[in-house]
Amino acid sequence: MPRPSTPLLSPDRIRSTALAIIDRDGLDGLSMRKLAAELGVQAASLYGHVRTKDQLLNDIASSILSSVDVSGFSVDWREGLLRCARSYRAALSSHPNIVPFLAYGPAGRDESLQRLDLLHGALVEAGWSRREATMIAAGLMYIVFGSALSTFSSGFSADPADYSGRYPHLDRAHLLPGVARELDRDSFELALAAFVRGL
Amino acid sequence: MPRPSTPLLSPDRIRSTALAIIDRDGLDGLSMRKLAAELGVQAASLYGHVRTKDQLLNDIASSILSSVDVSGFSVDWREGLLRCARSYRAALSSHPNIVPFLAYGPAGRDESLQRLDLLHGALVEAGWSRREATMIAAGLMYIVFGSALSTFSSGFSADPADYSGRYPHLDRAHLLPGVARELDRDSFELALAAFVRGL
DNA sequence: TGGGTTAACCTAACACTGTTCGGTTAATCG
DNA sequence: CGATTAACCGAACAGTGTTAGGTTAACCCA
Repeated sequence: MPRPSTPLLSPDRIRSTALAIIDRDGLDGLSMRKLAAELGVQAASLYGHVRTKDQLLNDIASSILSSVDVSGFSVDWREGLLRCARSYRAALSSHPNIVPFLAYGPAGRDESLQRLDLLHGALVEAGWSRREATMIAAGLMYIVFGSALSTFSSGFSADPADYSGRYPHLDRAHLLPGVARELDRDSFELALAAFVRGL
Repeated sequence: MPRPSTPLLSPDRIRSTALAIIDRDGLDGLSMRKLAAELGVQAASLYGHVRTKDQLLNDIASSILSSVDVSGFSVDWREGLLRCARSYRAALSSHPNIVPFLAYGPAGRDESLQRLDLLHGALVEAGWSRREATMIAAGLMYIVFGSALSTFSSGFSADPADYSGRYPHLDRAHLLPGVARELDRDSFELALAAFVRGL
């Protein structure tokens, strides 16, 4: 195929299709050839619109995280922390399969740093020292990312039959997919509340 | 080379060499061929001792996490949580490059579940409901894994020069490698203390 | 001591992966 | 109308995890 009359590709279309594949098939389920096929194109064509796969993933991550809400600090720093953490987690858990990618760091994403800077400034404004502000922001991120990892409760719902008897205290009922999701959210809320209260 | 007089390979030797490569070259720096070369062997030979690369990584992760200390619950549940979290973090941060692998879940590692079961039982023993116990254990893991991800403070020490001016509140001094490590540990301690206190 | 079995390694290959190079054609601009 | 550029393609490269089939040494039993 030569140059088509209307372009088949655009950075946006590539990003959204890639994200759809990640959501459907997992992070490892995304390959440039599969992405290209889904767009009706050959793999090489993608590189006219995207510098590299890693860059593509970074862009996707950035766009997901752009919905994080840091407006709550105008009310109160506690409210700011809560609102920021909740919207952060909401963003991540709406696309859980991309979280492992974020785990690779170093998160040099500009928007992330900008948000972080804002958060940090608000905490200093509220009377915390610079060092304390950094640590509080870090602690908040620990809880957000930790809960998004789903290594925990949603992690082991694979085959509940395996667990019976071998782990006397763990309740098998906790592992049903529906319950696990709710439990994950409640665990996050508990950790968040305990953290903010304990400051 | 035919069958050697004394075997060149053993699961232990494979695991420890693989871990050394991961520590040195990162998670992506480990390939079966490179691992084999480092062991003086061809890649295919590894598969006589290891079922699959994924399994190998799981085994390595298990052995790293086997040093987690869950003995503190005989004293007091708070002490148990603190000791468990600290030893968990110590284990992870001694081999930070394997943490991204753990982010893939689902952590069906037997020892992890056994530890979790013990932790859960101790919390129930202390008077928490089963559901609360699960959530508290999850919250603890959030902080441990979140801090191990190092997406945060140690994450962006790449090029401090880039940050000057663009992020008015973030202190460049926080990004020096030595400071970042200490800051990471202190942030973890702060988050942990706040969490346990807030329960 | 000899023969069969098994264990430990090998070479070669398969189906992938991300990415690049050089070509081909259509749209677009002067 | 002609030159340039943008958008795609085919083919290839080096690398990945993994498997099949072959070769030889060590081991066990008669």
